[in-house]
Amino acid sequence: MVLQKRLDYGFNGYQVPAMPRASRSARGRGCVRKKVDNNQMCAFDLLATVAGKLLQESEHSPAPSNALVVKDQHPVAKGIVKQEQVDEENQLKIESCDQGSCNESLVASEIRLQDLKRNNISKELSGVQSVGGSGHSYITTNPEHSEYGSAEDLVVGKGKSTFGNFLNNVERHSLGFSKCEDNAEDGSVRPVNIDARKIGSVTNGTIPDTCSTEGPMELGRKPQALVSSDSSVEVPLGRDHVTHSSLSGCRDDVKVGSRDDDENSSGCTQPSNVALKGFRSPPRIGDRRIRKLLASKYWKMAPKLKCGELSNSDEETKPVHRSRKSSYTRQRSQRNFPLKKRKLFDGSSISTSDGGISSEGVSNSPIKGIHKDVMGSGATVHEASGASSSVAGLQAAFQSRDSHVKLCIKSFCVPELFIEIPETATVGSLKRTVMEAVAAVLGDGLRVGVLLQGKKVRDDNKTLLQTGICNEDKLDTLGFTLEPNATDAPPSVCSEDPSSRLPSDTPQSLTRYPASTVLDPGTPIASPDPPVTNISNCVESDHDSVPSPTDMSADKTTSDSRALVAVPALSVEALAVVPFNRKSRRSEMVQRRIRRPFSVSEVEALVQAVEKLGTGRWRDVKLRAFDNAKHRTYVDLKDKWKTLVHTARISPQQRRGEPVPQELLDRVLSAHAYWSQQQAKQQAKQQSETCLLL
DNA sequence: TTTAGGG
DNA sequence: CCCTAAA
Repeated sequence: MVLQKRLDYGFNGYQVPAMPRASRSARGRGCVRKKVDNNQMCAFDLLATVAGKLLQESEHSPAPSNALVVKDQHPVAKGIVKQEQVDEENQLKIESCDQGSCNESLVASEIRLQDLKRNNISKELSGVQSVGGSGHSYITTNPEHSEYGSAEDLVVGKGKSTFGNFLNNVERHSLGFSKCEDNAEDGSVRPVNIDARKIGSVTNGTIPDTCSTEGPMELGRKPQALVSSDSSVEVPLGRDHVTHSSLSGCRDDVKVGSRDDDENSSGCTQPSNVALKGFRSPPRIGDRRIRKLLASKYWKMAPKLKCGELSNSDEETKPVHRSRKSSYTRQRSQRNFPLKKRKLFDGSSISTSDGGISSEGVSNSPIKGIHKDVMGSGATVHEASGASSSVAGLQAAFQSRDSHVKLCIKSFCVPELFIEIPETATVGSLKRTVMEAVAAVLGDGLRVGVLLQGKKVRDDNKTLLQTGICNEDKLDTLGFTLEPNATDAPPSVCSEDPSSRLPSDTPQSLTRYPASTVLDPGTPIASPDPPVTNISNCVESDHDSVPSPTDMSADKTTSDSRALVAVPALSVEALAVVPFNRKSRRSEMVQRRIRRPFSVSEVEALVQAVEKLGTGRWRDVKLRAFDNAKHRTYVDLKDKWKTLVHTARISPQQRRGEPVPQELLDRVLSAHAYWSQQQAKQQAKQQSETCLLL
């Protein structure tokens, strides 16, 4: 192990909307640069860094004006439904792309919009996608139809066409790549006709409730990775071939939107299809509300940033040593201000009943591509393959950089989203709805997974060296995934060893975000919230959060074990049901802070501090043991202690989450008892004093 | 701002 | 984790 070597992670070009200029901090700029000591960098740190960055970004990205590229990653099928609006500023692209790694499960994206005249789209919009098969099926409009672009146009995004009626003007091409590598070079596709009827799902222009899974799921051929012509990617494809995908394990056996009642384990039993209400358009007979299953595992925000522009100033991410004014102030500064602030904007409550958007996230959202800047030479490689994002061309760079690695995550794909919206809704409202859904997913806790050679790197404590992430050979196959933070999952779901259930490596879990986010179609979405925190802070906070009690010499855990954002290894396939804004329109956008379960080392630090300080001095505890953990407030610590005490009292079987060593729990109990006693004594003393005075 | 507790 | 009364 080479000590003191530093790895340099520069994640650039996340394809999430850039922060509003005005509110961008100088250090933000959409780039995160992280320097950590090589010997300290563990996989987990990497995860935390990535996650932190992402969440940070998402917080700052409510900007509705940002173009959205919705991508559907279908395991075996690739359907393209794309809409390009005249309005550039509000351009919304919905397309699907392949995931190239899932074996089963058909994820369908279906869209149907009508009455779009208000938005200058006179054509009825009706798209369907969902085709299984060994390859990737493109559903395109008829090229001959003047209104519609060619398949390629749709794929590549050249066409200006709006949706046609796919039922009547549709050509379906199954891109049966025999090998993804075959097409990686030029991104060309080989269309293969397939039976349109197999696509099913849409009948008479309406989408059945089960449409999302009614694709030819029986098609079982293994999907191949696909180099998609990603129009939204500005980086040219590199020469590299696509590493054959398969996010190993991303076996999508989740039946998205399925009605199967026995699919409990997968957690996606009942798609939340809460109807949106409150739209102005008069209800129609039969309510032809249509569910748009933007079953996109890959939602991609239009890139605002270009990769390769690495921030050079390390100071930007340098841990700022704040003055010791008040911990509260500091804590406040790292809270989700923007979220709170939104209250001001959505005051105009809309008659949304319950829920409006429901989205389900599939656990695996491989990053759309990893972009690697080799030694600043600008040599970049982008791979649009939905599967494992390989990073190539870095050997030389890697070594010459002396263990510095620059990774540019081209884009993160947002987990699956389900949206239901009346067909009479305007495109504008659709956009907002989508935006809300995306924001909900991003804001409600995602975690990042690391894939190496198609395999998930589960051990967060391993160093990059140990995992081979530093290995130039393996670096080609480094990838990241976004997964719903499953910590909210019901215990029954995530309590056991998930690996025993899932043959594959990649977990399959859904997160549902029911949200009542219907905004008045005419009302602009909440204004972009000026981000308060900055990225580097966020990242740093993740790192700082390692409790550093003054005397933690007894910390048995190695420095690597300090997990900041706990990634419960067993919650992989859990279904996380995160109620998103159930309350009222008023507080719609007020998101909770992301869950950050206490790691054992944090608990250790907390226990130690409380043992010394007692249970009534949380501010001191915070200062003492968590001064650097900006995301831990004294309230958090107090709450944690409360739960620790509770945990210690219940039987081990009842406990959940990362197990806390019994030794620690014992200390919790004794400390709690001791300080309770002290408190009682104090009170008794005071009482007697007052009595005497009286 | 902190503490203390309920949700 | 959130919210908030009370100190």
